[in-house]
Amino acid sequence: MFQKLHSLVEQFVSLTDSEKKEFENAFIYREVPRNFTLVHESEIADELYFINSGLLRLYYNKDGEHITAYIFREHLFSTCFQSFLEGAPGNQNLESMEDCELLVLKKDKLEELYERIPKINILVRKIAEQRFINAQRILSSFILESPEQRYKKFAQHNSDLFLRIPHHIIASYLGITPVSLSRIRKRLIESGN
Amino acid sequence: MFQKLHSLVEQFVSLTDSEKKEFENAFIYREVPRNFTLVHESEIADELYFINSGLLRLYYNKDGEHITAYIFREHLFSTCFQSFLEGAPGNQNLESMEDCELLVLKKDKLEELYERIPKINILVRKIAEQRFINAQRILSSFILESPEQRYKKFAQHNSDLFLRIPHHIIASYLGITPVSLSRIRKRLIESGN
DNA sequence: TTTGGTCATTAACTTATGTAAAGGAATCAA
DNA sequence: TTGATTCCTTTACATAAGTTAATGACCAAA
Repeated sequence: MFQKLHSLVEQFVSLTDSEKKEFENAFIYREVPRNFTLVHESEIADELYFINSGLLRLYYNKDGEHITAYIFREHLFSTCFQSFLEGAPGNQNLESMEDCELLVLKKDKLEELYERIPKINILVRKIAEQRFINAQRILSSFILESPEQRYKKFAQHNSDLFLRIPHHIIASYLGITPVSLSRIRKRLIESGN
Repeated sequence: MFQKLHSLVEQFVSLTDSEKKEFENAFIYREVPRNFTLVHESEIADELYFINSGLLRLYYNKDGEHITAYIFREHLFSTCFQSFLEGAPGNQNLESMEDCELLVLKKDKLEELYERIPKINILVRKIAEQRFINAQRILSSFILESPEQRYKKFAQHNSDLFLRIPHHIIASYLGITPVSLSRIRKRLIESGN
């Protein structure tokens, strides 16, 4: 149950057995079905999700259209970070794209953990730094690369997702329309990938 | 000298007088002229800069073209974060756009501070969280808005920069060419802003 | 003053993407 | 089987942005 969570934590800080126990106890196990909304943009995100299995996506609502900001895979922490960190409603929604097994950490429990195990500050600092670097990577791909280049890279690193989720979600994640994604795919196939 | 730095820190953690002293002593004062390269992409960024005065810009090098990733204003911490945090060369360069007064914190001094004043972990965690949220905001503007919309917002919040730095730098920050920036400006002026 | 460089603007042309609409494949339930 | 729904693809058209190149303004160095 907590195995993958612990191996993530171990990359950053080492906890004693009793600290591990306390850390575990701060989480709640929760299963959610496919297409379940975990956070709506009108709400304050007060939970952090560690994904044991399944896929989540973060999306913006633009005139009724759901535009994917990020796709969270297994063994990652996920939430609407802006809302969670600022304690105010943001403009992001969080939804499951598959049946999911989650480990849920309430924000007040996290605050307790900061008090009781100060090392958790280091853990969260390092996770925040990692997320920041990740956000910069994605941003730089929007700045430096064409939609076609972004598609190619995405396809290289996430070929499994083409089978797991609808293509129009991938299209919006790449910053293009489904029509354009279809054209890019056709173009690449005709030129022999 | 340290006034603005302390008021930034105070937003996140409170330090005792002796801690403040120790914190100050970790920094080195440095002046750099306009167009000075602080970090080159081939190097590891091992310094963190608090900007007392002046402007810095972070840019990518794309086939010899300098594409602006971010413009750092006075009273912000700045560096090539990816390189600084990962301890490896990245793909970002950091350069001054005006004469600058900087407070420089070497990475090993920061590591020392983590040891000697554990609260600094909280400080850096919160700064990293803030930077992360900021990166997400910029990313969402690339995802959700057209170049013209991005220009409008930028002009609203940064009208002073049009006088302080060349327009082609602003253009690259907005993800467009100088030609396109010029067209957008003309379009907006002709339609009565 | 002259020269050279940087920079913003403008024009002409090309092209990739967006929009709107339609068709077809796959899935699922009645 | 039928009908509804979702989703991917394709077509036709419009358009904003890229590319290239030319011009003129400004400024600093010789």
